[in-house]
Amino acid sequence: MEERVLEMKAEVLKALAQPTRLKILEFLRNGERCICEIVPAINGEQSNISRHISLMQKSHLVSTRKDGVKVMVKVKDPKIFEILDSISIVLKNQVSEQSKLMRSL
Amino acid sequence: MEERVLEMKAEVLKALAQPTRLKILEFLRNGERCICEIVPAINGEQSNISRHISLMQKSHLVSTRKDGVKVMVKVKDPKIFEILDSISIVLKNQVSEQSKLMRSL
DNA sequence: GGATTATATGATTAATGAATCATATAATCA
DNA sequence: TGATTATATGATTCATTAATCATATAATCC
Repeated sequence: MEERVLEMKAEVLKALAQPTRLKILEFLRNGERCICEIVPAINGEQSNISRHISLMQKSHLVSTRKDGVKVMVKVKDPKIFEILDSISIVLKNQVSEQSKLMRSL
Repeated sequence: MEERVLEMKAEVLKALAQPTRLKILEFLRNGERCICEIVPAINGEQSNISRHISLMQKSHLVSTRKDGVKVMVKVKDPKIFEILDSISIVLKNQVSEQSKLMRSL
């Protein structure tokens, strides 16, 4: 695979690979939300959340639009949630592997 | 979602989110390979590849076994490849969005 | 046992990332 | 216009990461 494509893939993955950002994305599963809703919902610092959202925007994970004073955020591609769900499955598989090992003691 | 689960998800994603590691994983699509094959295949520094593989092992993405002097590496869960493919699709969607914008100029 | 091959690891450097505080900007409303 | 609300951003600090060189370990073969 092309070096540039790998870098782009890594960039998308990196944008996903952070707990606060995952928390924001999970909150956005129910659709578009205002930053002013996100901040209290995930119990974060306003400036920190703002930076995480602008990072995800640069990585094309989310898009924003102004609505008066507010900034509305939404996940651009629902496939992102499929990826998050796949990660959950991988984690579950890892844990069940662990359990299997434990049972064989 | 639980804070700890989010951290675990982020950890898996972080282990994926690096070009050299993606290159290694792509090379492992065809099955188990020896590190001595990986190094020339992806044209990397031996010590660097070694570190990346041990990182992916700690994140449970790959497993290794000794075969004489060699260390054989394989991807533990094929679902990993599904995730990489989903990322490709997300990237393609991003690009086609871009093209759509360009055409409307 | 000594040479060879394969891998791992300590130490270092340079880059990047996340969080925080203080402050700036920008839109709305009274 | 001045106050309020929502968001963004500069500066700073601390932690993490990737890469590299040199060297160590470990298995195999002669």
